[in-house]
Amino acid sequence: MLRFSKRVEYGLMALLELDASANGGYLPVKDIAERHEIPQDLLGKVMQALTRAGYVASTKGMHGGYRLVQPLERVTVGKVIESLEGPVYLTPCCDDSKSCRQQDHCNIRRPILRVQEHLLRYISQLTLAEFREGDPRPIEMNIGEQCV
Amino acid sequence: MLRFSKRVEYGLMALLELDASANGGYLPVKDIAERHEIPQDLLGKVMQALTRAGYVASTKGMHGGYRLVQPLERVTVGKVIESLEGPVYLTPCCDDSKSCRQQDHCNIRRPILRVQEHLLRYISQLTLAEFREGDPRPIEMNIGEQCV
DNA sequence: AAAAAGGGGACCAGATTGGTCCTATTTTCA
DNA sequence: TGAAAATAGGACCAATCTGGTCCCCTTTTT
Repeated sequence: MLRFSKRVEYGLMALLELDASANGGYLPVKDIAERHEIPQDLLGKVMQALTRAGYVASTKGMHGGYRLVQPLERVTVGKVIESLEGPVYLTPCCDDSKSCRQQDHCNIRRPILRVQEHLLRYISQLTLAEFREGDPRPIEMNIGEQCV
Repeated sequence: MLRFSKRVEYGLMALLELDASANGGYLPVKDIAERHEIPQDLLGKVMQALTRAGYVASTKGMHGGYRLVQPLERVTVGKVIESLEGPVYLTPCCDDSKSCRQQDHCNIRRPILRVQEHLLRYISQLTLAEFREGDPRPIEMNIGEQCV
């Protein structure tokens, strides 16, 4: 599976919404959830994680909510994924701490590691600024003639 | 989650193994499974799918098994994933047939589609030949100065 | 006839995921 | 001062996905 989880989707949506509606004030989860039809409680959890990750800040009480703490230029897709679903790796054995049955006689570990490095580099360079509506940039890297 | 499923892992391992041990003959699932400590029945299913996808061919009976039908140069990681776990998309709404609650007022659909296109292009250009042991190629695309 | 192999359906157990519920705490405001 | 609105976060649940097993069938070789 190469899918985004709902948590990640919701997180990205919320960050973009905060950016778009940012008037210096705080936007409550309720508003974001309603605008984008996201289950409110779930979005709450997501925002908590983004707070812990340092991308947004919150205040409680009336007129409370969340606000962006970093410009989207400094928020990468990779970091968002990481804060919402943990470290990214294509196979468990790519995570140093874990291993698999195949262990040594594995003929795909190294190439998969290399693919993963590519992937990681890509999503860690891709900022949410490039997700803004109307952003002209095509969100892709240069691809040589051959995929080497 | 951006993970490979076990099915995909096993499929890649088997294809590489067939390539490495190819002496024109057929290699039975049992052998591949034992060499790489893969559950035999599960690998059986995987091989069946790869057969239907046209990458390997099989014969039954004694001395039967599987053999590569296409050189690894013509087998891409993208296609292997597709044959083993269906179409690749980052979010359900990227699959035309499906939709999501957010539908219209979704602020991430387009950028995610663009990211997905990039990803698809990458894995559909990446061939298993580049997975061969000792392959010198670094398995990555050229990356410009900025991630555009 | 027996053995070895693939084809494939049925099924199951554990993990993951998406989502809800509830309570506590903080802040604002009437 | 008390109600309302908001975040913080633990507990939990239901549905789905995944990895894996089991069983039976057909084909091929010996």
